[in-house]
Amino acid sequence: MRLTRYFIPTVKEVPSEAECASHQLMIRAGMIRKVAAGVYDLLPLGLRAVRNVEQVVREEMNRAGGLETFLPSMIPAELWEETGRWQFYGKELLRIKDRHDHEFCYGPTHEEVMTDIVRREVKSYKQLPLTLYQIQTKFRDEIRPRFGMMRAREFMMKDAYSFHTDEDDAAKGYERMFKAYEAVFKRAGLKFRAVEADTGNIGGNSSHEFMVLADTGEDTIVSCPACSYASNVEKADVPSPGPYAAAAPEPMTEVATPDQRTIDEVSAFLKRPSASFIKTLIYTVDDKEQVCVLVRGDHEVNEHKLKRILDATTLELAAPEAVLKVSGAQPGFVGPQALKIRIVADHAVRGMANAVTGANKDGYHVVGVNEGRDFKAAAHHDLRNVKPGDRCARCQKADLEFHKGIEVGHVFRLGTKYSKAMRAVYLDKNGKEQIIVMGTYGIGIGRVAAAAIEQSHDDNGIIWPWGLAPFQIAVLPLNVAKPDIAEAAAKIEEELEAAGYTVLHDDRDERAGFKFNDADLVGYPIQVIVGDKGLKNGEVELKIRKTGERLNVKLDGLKEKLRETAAVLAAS
RNA sequence: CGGGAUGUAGCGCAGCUGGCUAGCGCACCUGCUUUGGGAGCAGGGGGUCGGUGGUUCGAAUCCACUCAUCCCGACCA
Repeated sequence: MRLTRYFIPTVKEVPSEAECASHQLMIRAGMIRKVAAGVYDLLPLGLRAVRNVEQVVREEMNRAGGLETFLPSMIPAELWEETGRWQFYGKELLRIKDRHDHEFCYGPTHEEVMTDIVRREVKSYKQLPLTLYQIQTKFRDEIRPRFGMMRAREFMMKDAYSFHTDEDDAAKGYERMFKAYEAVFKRAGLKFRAVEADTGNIGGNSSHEFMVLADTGEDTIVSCPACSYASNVEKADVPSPGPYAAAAPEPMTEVATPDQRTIDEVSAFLKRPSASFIKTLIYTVDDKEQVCVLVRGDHEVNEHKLKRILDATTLELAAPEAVLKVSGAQPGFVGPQALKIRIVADHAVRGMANAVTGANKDGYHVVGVNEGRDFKAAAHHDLRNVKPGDRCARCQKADLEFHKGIEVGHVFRLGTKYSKAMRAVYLDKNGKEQIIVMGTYGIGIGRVAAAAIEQSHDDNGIIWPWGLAPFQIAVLPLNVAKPDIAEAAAKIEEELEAAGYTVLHDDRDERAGFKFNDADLVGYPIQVIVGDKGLKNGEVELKIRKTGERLNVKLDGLKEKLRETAAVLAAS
């Protein structure tokens, strides 16, 4: 491909809106342009990279027995009403009305649609298992889209759905998909880690996320250096607490703490460590009931765990008016004593003696609070986030390590959540009706491309992994005004394309430095530099983008050398 | 949703205490020179100053509303 007939609008200056490396570089390298918040044009170069990701994914899905489909992006409300998600998915679901006032949503995921196909067409155990997938544009109306393709509202996703006769078979399907995912991310050249994850909006029994390790990642993951345990913090178990220290209970005493609301403020004001506080939070559950949640002052509530334990559909911190109503005080001065609502507490609260908490009276806290005497929790659970210094809950042998990660894939064992709601059933060998057991598996296509850049770039630009590079080789004639250089470059382009490489021939009438910088920015893994000096000796220069290594190669040995180099790059 | 900020040429920005023809760098076009790490000189094109309304002799500049974008927060008890 000749660059003068192609379209790679590179830019020198960094657009002010882009913060992270992949976002900046995708704009600068002429891959994407923004149209609206979280909505992007994919320019030719960007599309080539995305297509490469797709292709890797497609091949591995097919290898795992998946069958490709293509479902509508507009989904009628009725399907989502069947599973209840029309109501519960919230504002992330973009809802649209057609001219007849019929309600639709722009699909953020397709469990309902895929299950609808299967319930209509699959009747017998003989038709199972079945794995269907698609690669398609999704829309999620994110609160705050950011980081370009990393968290866009409109994005490309591969979503696969598997349908099974029973849990055992579903487990096998899950395993097969898990392996396929490992193969995909390996081929994409990513450093990644599979971690246990919360099932969130999708639901189901268990799930793993595939995380690309990168400091700019939005998720925090923990892993144990001593065993194989790895988890998203949203899900990570806190080790069960040790024996409780007994201490003689002191009388409960009110102390004035004017304008001191946060734990930090009160802790400094009273000169008591935050770990001696009971943090008292009032949550509104499913928009009706208020529940009091207690954790130690230096701990954070994990709302994913809380939601699961309360079996809640929605969960939010109660509004100040609601807090006032149940406690008689403003947020910041609430304590569990004498509250009439349900109290759930973290395990760590059980061991606390003579704690500090709000007095349920504005401007006051109480000290000497003891569970049993002063309040009683309905139950104790693991309700908090793990934090640095916590031991691995699995093996108890080492402290957890914390990393940042970008979620590029997520696999779920769904059980019968959707098939039951939508009555997707089959007849077993005995002619008895059974509910289909499902799995669902997603990969963010654009996110994989962005993550690859995030993980592989330098000050000069992108360094594409061989398998994703929009073009594998750039041919750079240094002076196209000289016919012998231009002709040699054209010939090399032709021959390398014939040999099966994707080649971008920068035939623009530009200066050498300009072309070098552009090529480094775009990130072609290999540059073939055609210049005066080398050509006199029948040589061209190879530059490896990743290592910066340069070597002179005889023209007749070029293909052989490229074969070797490509093999090394493809393997790394 | 709460807080903060910003909208001036394709991109990055200046101008903004009301006052001349709205400017600078990059990019773009023409010509000459140049040609191994984002060239030099000369000439040139490109703007409803986000939108609407107001104040004024006069508005990019002041006021109101509105739209868009970005940042931070949404764990405060």
